[in-house]
Amino acid sequence: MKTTPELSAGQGDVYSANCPSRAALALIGSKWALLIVPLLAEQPVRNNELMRRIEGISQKMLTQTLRELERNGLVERHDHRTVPPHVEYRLTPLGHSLSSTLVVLDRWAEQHYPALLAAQHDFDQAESGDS
Amino acid sequence: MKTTPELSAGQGDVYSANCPSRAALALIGSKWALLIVPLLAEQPVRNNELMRRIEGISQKMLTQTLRELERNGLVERHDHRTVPPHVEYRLTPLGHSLSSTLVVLDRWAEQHYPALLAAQHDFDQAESGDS
DNA sequence: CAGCATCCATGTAGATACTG
DNA sequence: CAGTATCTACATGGATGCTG
Repeated sequence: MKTTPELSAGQGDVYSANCPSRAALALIGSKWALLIVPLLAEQPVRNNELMRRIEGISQKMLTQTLRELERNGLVERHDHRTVPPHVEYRLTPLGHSLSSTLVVLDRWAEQHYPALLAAQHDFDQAESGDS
Repeated sequence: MKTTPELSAGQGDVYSANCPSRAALALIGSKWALLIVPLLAEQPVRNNELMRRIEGISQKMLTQTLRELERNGLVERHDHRTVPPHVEYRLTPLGHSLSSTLVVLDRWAEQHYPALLAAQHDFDQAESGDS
Protein backbone atom coordinates (compact mmCIF):
# COMPACT_ATOMS: atom_id res chain seq x y z
CA MET A 1 0.00 0.00 0.00
CA LYS A 2 1.50 3.24 -1.13
CA THR A 3 0.77 6.32 0.89
CA THR A 4 1.86 8.45 -2.02
CA PRO A 5 0.10 7.02 -5.03
CA GLU A 6 1.09 7.38 -8.65
CA LEU A 7 -0.37 10.86 -8.51
CA SER A 8 2.88 12.38 -7.34
CA ALA A 9 5.61 10.34 -8.91
CA GLY A 10 7.43 9.98 -12.16
CA GLN A 11 6.52 10.82 -15.74
CA GLY A 12 3.05 11.09 -17.12
CA ASP A 13 1.57 13.05 -14.28
CA VAL A 14 0.60 16.65 -13.77
CA TYR A 15 3.39 17.22 -11.29
CA SER A 16 6.04 16.82 -13.97
CA ALA A 17 6.77 20.15 -15.56
CA ASN A 18 7.46 18.67 -18.97
CA CYS A 19 4.45 16.36 -19.10
CA PRO A 20 1.79 17.34 -21.65
CA SER A 21 -0.85 16.65 -19.03
CA ARG A 22 0.14 20.02 -17.58
CA ALA A 23 -0.96 21.73 -20.76
CA ALA A 24 -4.13 19.66 -20.79
CA LEU A 25 -4.84 20.74 -17.25
CA ALA A 26 -4.26 24.37 -18.17
CA LEU A 27 -6.75 24.09 -21.00
CA ILE A 28 -9.53 22.38 -19.09
CA GLY A 29 -8.93 24.55 -16.03
CA SER A 30 -9.03 27.80 -17.94
CA LYS A 31 -11.46 30.45 -16.86
CA TRP A 32 -13.91 30.06 -19.74
CA ALA A 33 -13.52 26.38 -20.60
CA LEU A 34 -14.75 25.70 -17.08
CA LEU A 35 -18.03 27.33 -18.05
CA ILE A 36 -18.33 26.50 -21.74
CA VAL A 37 -17.86 22.75 -21.52
CA PRO A 38 -20.53 22.04 -18.90
CA LEU A 39 -22.91 24.31 -20.75
CA LEU A 40 -22.43 22.43 -24.01
CA ALA A 41 -23.04 19.18 -22.20
CA GLU A 42 -26.75 19.86 -22.10
CA GLN A 43 -27.22 20.26 -25.84
CA PRO A 44 -25.59 21.83 -28.88
CA VAL A 45 -25.44 25.62 -28.57
CA ARG A 46 -24.88 28.42 -31.04
CA ASN A 47 -22.28 31.11 -30.70
CA ASN A 48 -24.77 33.80 -29.91
CA GLU A 49 -26.51 31.84 -27.23
CA LEU A 50 -23.20 31.07 -25.57
CA MET A 51 -22.54 34.79 -25.46
CA ARG A 52 -25.85 35.39 -23.76
CA ARG A 53 -25.69 32.57 -21.27
CA ILE A 54 -22.08 33.09 -20.21
CA GLU A 55 -22.21 36.52 -18.71
CA GLY A 56 -19.11 38.62 -19.13
CA ILE A 57 -17.42 36.67 -21.90
CA SER A 58 -16.28 38.56 -24.96
CA GLN A 59 -16.65 37.35 -28.52
CA LYS A 60 -12.91 37.12 -28.75
CA MET A 61 -12.46 34.87 -25.75
CA LEU A 62 -15.46 32.76 -26.70
CA THR A 63 -14.12 32.04 -30.17
CA GLN A 64 -10.61 31.60 -28.89
CA THR A 65 -11.62 29.12 -26.22
CA LEU A 66 -13.94 27.22 -28.54
CA ARG A 67 -11.15 26.93 -31.10
CA GLU A 68 -8.77 25.55 -28.55
CA LEU A 69 -11.35 23.09 -27.29
CA GLU A 70 -12.05 22.06 -30.86
CA ARG A 71 -8.38 21.66 -31.59
CA ASN A 72 -8.05 19.33 -28.62
CA GLY A 73 -10.95 17.17 -29.66
CA LEU A 74 -13.34 18.22 -26.92
CA VAL A 75 -15.75 20.25 -29.02
CA GLU A 76 -17.14 19.87 -32.52
CA ARG A 77 -18.00 22.82 -34.67
CA HIS A 78 -20.94 22.43 -37.05
CA ASP A 79 -21.24 25.13 -39.65
CA HIS A 80 -24.58 24.83 -41.43
CA ARG A 81 -23.27 27.12 -44.15
CA THR A 82 -26.48 29.06 -44.45
CA VAL A 83 -27.30 32.72 -44.80
CA PRO A 84 -27.43 34.11 -42.23
CA PRO A 85 -24.68 31.97 -40.71
CA HIS A 86 -25.67 29.23 -38.30
CA VAL A 87 -22.89 27.55 -36.33
CA GLU A 88 -23.46 25.03 -33.58
CA TYR A 89 -21.00 23.76 -31.04
CA ARG A 90 -21.37 20.42 -29.33
CA LEU A 91 -19.24 18.19 -27.15
CA THR A 92 -17.44 15.16 -28.47
CA PRO A 93 -17.54 11.96 -26.38
CA LEU A 94 -14.19 13.04 -24.95
CA GLY A 95 -15.70 16.41 -24.10
CA HIS A 96 -18.58 14.74 -22.33
CA SER A 97 -16.25 12.67 -20.22
CA LEU A 98 -14.53 15.88 -19.17
CA SER A 99 -17.76 17.69 -18.58
CA SER A 100 -18.90 15.22 -15.97
CA THR A 101 -16.03 16.26 -13.74
CA LEU A 102 -16.26 19.95 -14.56
CA VAL A 103 -19.90 20.18 -13.56
CA VAL A 104 -18.90 18.85 -10.16
CA LEU A 105 -16.33 21.60 -9.90
CA ASP A 106 -18.84 24.26 -10.93
CA ARG A 107 -21.34 23.02 -8.39
CA TRP A 108 -18.66 22.98 -5.71
CA ALA A 109 -18.02 26.66 -6.39
CA GLU A 110 -21.71 27.45 -6.33
CA GLN A 111 -22.31 25.56 -3.13
CA HIS A 112 -19.27 26.63 -1.16
CA TYR A 113 -18.56 30.19 -2.19
CA PRO A 114 -20.39 31.53 0.87
CA ALA A 115 -17.94 29.62 3.04
CA LEU A 116 -15.03 31.08 1.08
CA LEU A 117 -16.40 34.58 1.52
CA ALA A 118 -16.82 34.02 5.25
CA ALA A 119 -13.27 32.74 5.51
CA GLN A 120 -11.99 35.77 3.59
CA HIS A 121 -13.79 38.04 6.00
CA ASP A 122 -12.29 36.34 9.05
CA PHE A 123 -8.82 36.26 7.50
CA ASP A 124 -8.87 39.92 6.55
CA GLN A 125 -10.16 40.85 9.99
CA ALA A 126 -7.30 38.98 11.66
CA GLU A 127 -4.85 40.62 9.26
CA SER A 128 -5.85 44.14 10.11
CA GLY A 129 -6.27 43.39 13.79
CA ASP A 130 -3.06 41.51 14.59
CA SER A 131 -0.29 43.20 16.47
CA MET B 1 -31.52 30.47 8.23
CA LYS B 2 -30.57 29.17 4.85
CA THR B 3 -27.11 27.79 4.75
CA THR B 4 -27.46 26.70 1.14
CA PRO B 5 -28.64 29.41 -1.20
CA GLU B 6 -30.40 28.76 -4.46
CA LEU B 7 -28.07 26.85 -6.73
CA SER B 8 -30.04 26.19 -9.86
CA ALA B 9 -30.23 29.22 -12.09
CA GLY B 10 -30.20 32.99 -12.25
CA GLN B 11 -28.27 34.33 -9.29
CA GLY B 12 -25.87 32.26 -7.28
CA ASP B 13 -24.41 30.33 -10.17
CA VAL B 14 -21.16 30.49 -12.03
CA TYR B 15 -22.82 31.78 -15.18
CA SER B 16 -23.72 35.06 -13.51
CA ALA B 17 -20.91 37.52 -13.97
CA ASN B 18 -21.47 39.22 -10.64
CA CYS B 19 -21.79 36.07 -8.57
CA PRO B 20 -18.91 35.44 -6.15
CA SER B 21 -18.91 31.82 -7.24
CA ARG B 22 -17.08 33.07 -10.32
CA ALA B 23 -14.20 34.25 -8.17
CA ALA B 24 -14.32 30.98 -6.26
CA LEU B 25 -14.08 29.09 -9.52
CA ALA B 26 -11.15 31.22 -10.63
CA LEU B 27 -9.32 30.43 -7.41
CA ILE B 28 -9.88 26.69 -7.40
CA GLY B 29 -9.29 26.45 -11.13
CA SER B 30 -6.04 28.36 -11.06
CA LYS B 31 -2.97 26.73 -12.51
CA TRP B 32 -1.21 26.03 -9.23
CA ALA B 33 -4.15 25.49 -6.90
CA LEU B 34 -5.12 22.61 -9.13
CA LEU B 35 -1.84 20.94 -8.18
CA ILE B 36 -1.31 22.15 -4.62
CA VAL B 37 -4.66 21.16 -3.17
CA PRO B 38 -4.65 17.51 -4.25
CA LEU B 39 -1.06 17.20 -3.11
CA LEU B 40 -1.90 18.50 0.36
CA ALA B 41 -4.76 16.04 0.57
CA GLU B 42 -2.37 13.20 1.21
CA GLN B 43 -0.72 14.69 4.27
CA PRO B 44 0.62 18.01 5.60
CA VAL B 45 3.52 19.26 3.52
CA ARG B 46 6.22 21.83 4.11
CA ASN B 47 7.03 24.71 1.82
CA ASN B 48 10.26 23.23 0.62
CA GLU B 49 8.75 19.87 -0.21
CA LEU B 50 5.98 21.55 -2.18
CA MET B 51 8.64 23.30 -4.20
CA ARG B 52 10.32 20.02 -4.95
CA ARG B 53 7.24 18.02 -5.74
CA ILE B 54 5.53 20.60 -7.91
CA GLU B 55 7.94 20.98 -10.76
CA GLY B 56 8.22 24.41 -12.28
CA ILE B 57 6.56 26.42 -9.54
CA SER B 58 8.41 29.43 -8.22
CA GLN B 59 8.65 30.36 -4.57
CA LYS B 60 6.64 33.45 -5.31
CA MET B 61 3.71 31.64 -6.91
CA LEU B 62 3.78 28.95 -4.25
CA THR B 63 3.51 31.42 -1.41
CA GLN B 64 1.00 33.54 -3.27
CA THR B 65 -1.27 30.61 -4.04
CA LEU B 66 -0.99 29.17 -0.55
CA ARG B 67 -1.89 32.54 0.93
CA GLU B 68 -4.94 32.85 -1.23
CA LEU B 69 -6.01 29.31 -0.39
CA GLU B 70 -5.47 30.07 3.27
CA ARG B 71 -7.44 33.26 3.01
CA ASN B 72 -10.36 31.36 1.55
CA GLY B 73 -10.36 28.75 4.26
CA LEU B 74 -9.09 25.87 2.16
CA VAL B 75 -5.62 25.57 3.65
CA GLU B 76 -4.23 25.95 7.16
CA ARG B 77 -0.75 27.24 7.80
CA HIS B 78 1.08 25.85 10.82
CA ASP B 79 4.19 27.75 11.79
CA HIS B 80 6.15 25.75 14.37
CA ARG B 81 8.13 28.88 15.16
CA THR B 82 11.44 27.05 15.42
CA VAL B 83 14.93 27.76 14.19
CA PRO B 84 15.38 26.91 11.44
CA PRO B 85 11.81 27.70 10.39
CA HIS B 86 9.38 24.85 9.98
CA VAL B 87 6.03 25.63 8.37
CA GLU B 88 3.48 23.03 7.43
CA TYR B 89 0.47 23.40 5.20
CA ARG B 90 -2.57 21.20 5.44
CA LEU B 91 -6.08 21.15 4.06
CA THR B 92 -9.07 22.22 6.07
CA PRO B 93 -12.21 20.07 5.86
CA LEU B 94 -13.43 22.50 3.22
CA GLY B 95 -10.17 22.02 1.36
CA HIS B 96 -10.59 18.26 1.49
CA SER B 97 -14.06 18.48 0.04
CA LEU B 98 -12.62 20.46 -2.85
CA SER B 99 -9.67 18.15 -3.27
CA SER B 100 -11.87 15.17 -3.95
CA THR B 101 -13.11 16.82 -7.14
CA LEU B 102 -9.73 18.25 -8.11
CA VAL B 103 -8.00 14.90 -8.01
CA VAL B 104 -10.57 13.65 -10.50
CA LEU B 105 -9.69 16.56 -12.77
CA ASP B 106 -5.96 15.91 -12.44
CA ARG B 107 -6.44 12.27 -13.24
CA TRP B 108 -8.59 13.15 -16.22
CA ALA B 109 -5.72 15.24 -17.58
CA GLU B 110 -3.22 12.46 -16.95
CA GLN B 111 -5.39 9.82 -18.55
CA HIS B 112 -6.62 11.73 -21.58
CA TYR B 113 -3.78 13.99 -22.60
CA PRO B 114 -2.65 11.51 -25.27
CA ALA B 115 -6.08 11.85 -26.86
CA LEU B 116 -5.78 15.63 -26.76
CA LEU B 117 -2.36 15.50 -28.38
CA ALA B 118 -3.69 13.22 -31.10
CA ALA B 119 -6.60 15.57 -31.74
CA GLN B 120 -4.23 18.52 -31.94
CA HIS B 121 -2.17 16.68 -34.49
CA ASP B 122 -5.19 15.92 -36.66
CA PHE B 123 -6.55 19.42 -36.34
CA ASP B 124 -3.28 21.07 -37.26
CA GLN B 125 -2.89 18.74 -40.20
CA ALA B 126 -6.33 19.64 -41.51
CA GLU B 127 -5.55 23.33 -40.98
CA SER B 128 -2.46 23.31 -43.12
CA GLY B 129 -3.96 20.96 -45.66
CA ASP B 130 -7.38 22.47 -46.29
CA SER B 131 -8.16 24.22 -49.53
C1' DC C 1 -24.83 35.76 -37.33
C1' DA C 2 -20.33 34.48 -36.77
C1' DG C 3 -15.76 35.80 -36.67
C1' DC C 4 -11.33 38.09 -37.52
C1' DA C 5 -7.81 41.96 -36.89
C1' DT C 6 -5.95 45.50 -34.29
C1' DC C 7 -4.75 48.17 -30.41
C1' DC C 8 -4.07 48.56 -25.67
C1' DA C 9 -4.67 47.98 -20.42
C1' DT C 10 -4.04 44.94 -16.94
C1' DG C 11 -2.75 40.74 -14.68
C1' DT C 12 0.24 36.92 -14.25
C1' DA C 13 4.38 34.96 -13.48
C1' DG C 14 9.58 34.49 -13.61
C1' DA C 15 14.25 36.02 -12.09
C1' DT C 16 16.87 38.02 -8.76
C1' DA C 17 18.28 39.82 -4.45
C1' DC C 18 17.46 40.40 0.31
C1' DT C 19 15.45 39.25 5.40
C1' DG C 20 13.89 36.95 10.00
C1' DC D 1 14.02 27.24 5.84
C1' DA D 2 10.59 30.17 4.64
C1' DG D 3 9.61 33.70 3.13
C1' DT D 4 9.45 39.19 1.18
C1' DA D 5 10.46 42.94 -2.33
C1' DT D 6 11.19 44.65 -6.75
C1' DC D 7 11.61 44.75 -11.48
C1' DT D 8 10.33 43.18 -15.89
C1' DA D 9 8.57 40.19 -19.81
C1' DC D 10 4.87 38.22 -21.50
C1' DA D 11 0.23 36.36 -21.83
C1' DT D 12 -4.57 37.34 -20.99
C1' DG D 13 -8.26 39.60 -22.15
C1' DG D 14 -11.39 43.69 -23.27
C1' DA D 15 -12.93 47.31 -26.81
C1' DT D 16 -13.56 48.54 -31.28
C1' DG D 17 -14.19 48.26 -36.11
C1' DC D 18 -14.44 45.45 -40.27
C1' DT D 19 -15.71 41.12 -43.26
C1' DG D 20 -18.10 36.94 -45.42
